[in-house]
Amino acid sequence: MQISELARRAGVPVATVKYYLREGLVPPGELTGATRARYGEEHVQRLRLVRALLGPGGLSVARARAVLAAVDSPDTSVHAALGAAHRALPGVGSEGPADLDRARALLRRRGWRVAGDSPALIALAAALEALRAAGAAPTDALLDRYAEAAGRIGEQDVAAVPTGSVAEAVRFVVVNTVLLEPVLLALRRLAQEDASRRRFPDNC
Amino acid sequence: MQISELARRAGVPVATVKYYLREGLVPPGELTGATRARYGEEHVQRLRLVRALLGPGGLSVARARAVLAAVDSPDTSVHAALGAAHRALPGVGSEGPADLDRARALLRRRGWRVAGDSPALIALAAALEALRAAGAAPTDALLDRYAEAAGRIGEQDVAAVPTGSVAEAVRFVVVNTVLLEPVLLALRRLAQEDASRRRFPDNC
DNA sequence: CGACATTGGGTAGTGCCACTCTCTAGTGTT
DNA sequence: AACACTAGAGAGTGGCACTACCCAATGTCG
Repeated sequence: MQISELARRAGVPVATVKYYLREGLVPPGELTGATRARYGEEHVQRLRLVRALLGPGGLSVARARAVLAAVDSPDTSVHAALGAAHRALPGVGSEGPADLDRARALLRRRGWRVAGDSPALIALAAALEALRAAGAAPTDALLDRYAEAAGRIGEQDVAAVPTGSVAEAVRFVVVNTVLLEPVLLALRRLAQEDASRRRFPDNC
Repeated sequence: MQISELARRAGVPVATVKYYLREGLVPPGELTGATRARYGEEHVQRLRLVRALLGPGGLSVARARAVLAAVDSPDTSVHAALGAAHRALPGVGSEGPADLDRARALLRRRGWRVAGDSPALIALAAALEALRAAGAAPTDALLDRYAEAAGRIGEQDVAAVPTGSVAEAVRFVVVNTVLLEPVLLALRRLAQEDASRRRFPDNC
């Protein structure tokens, strides 16, 4: 298939496909001449994945490239792929102070062990610091309940990883890590809406 | 206090404070002359809140303005404020198709009742559709467990709303809705990291 | 064979966003 | 009187994700 069909199949403008090719988000097609290349079904899939990462996943082109690099690299371990996905996710760059102590204390209470420079740990510390600065520091009890719910989810995310091939597992981990985030946030909002409707039935 | 001290106290460049004033994210100070205005402690707080919403909260200036409008409006009900916050959050604009049927079925299974045009519902449907397009559609079982965990969190978010004044409750709801999202995402990633370390100890 | 559309590849332009700079006229301070 | 600072507003900046255009080469159809 040629680029115009590839673009049509994936629902992306041709110019944008070319852009993704240039940026290395999509592998080049098989050249059949100086001005022809052949693309396959896997390119359609890849293009859809790219669009999902950039749109709903909320990744920038640069971060998507890093995520896809982990998916592509054949010698990644599953744990390393998860780390790569976490590193590629937007997580409040190391700007400003962060409430690392509180974040570490929370982990200790739950018995979680993570890398000392885990990007997720830094993101948590930054988010806690932002809440503090905004004058809305959450209580430990609230954080613990959040952590308990998050623990259940993370546990199941990892349990659901397929055991077939490493490559398949890596793709699963990376895609689900990124694309289930909007699902989780949407579900939280829906739960809030339902609970709010019940607690504040009319005009409170 | 003058603008330079306000900027220093909040850790924001003077030019940026002026920009926020122009954009209506921060209320104007009390004019004491043609080229002087006085700012108070509440301006420092507001500025910190704005920075938290724009940075860790991940809101655009336009969305932050909408969120803050709900906080400022004195006649908002708590439920309406939550709706305003949800509407202001980035939730995958109504572009492309969405898996509304699956989203509605999920809500039905949990017994949640939400507005038919709830932005969170649309966000969920769009996220599910993105997963499907990326060839990584989650199982119903996984979604249900996500929803159960999210339900616990949403329940507690609403339960934690203070009952003092409506204005206080509105601010609490809006700030927590936005700023606890990065906390939840970070906790999920940390739980994944811990679980992954346990399941894939070495190089799997 | 020749007219015509299409392609790969590259460069440059677009629109948006969140600032950031600069300017003007005015004000408080020394 | 000299100077630093201010409010307010317009213009400029840099980054990003495209998007439009151009070229020579190629395939296709009559």
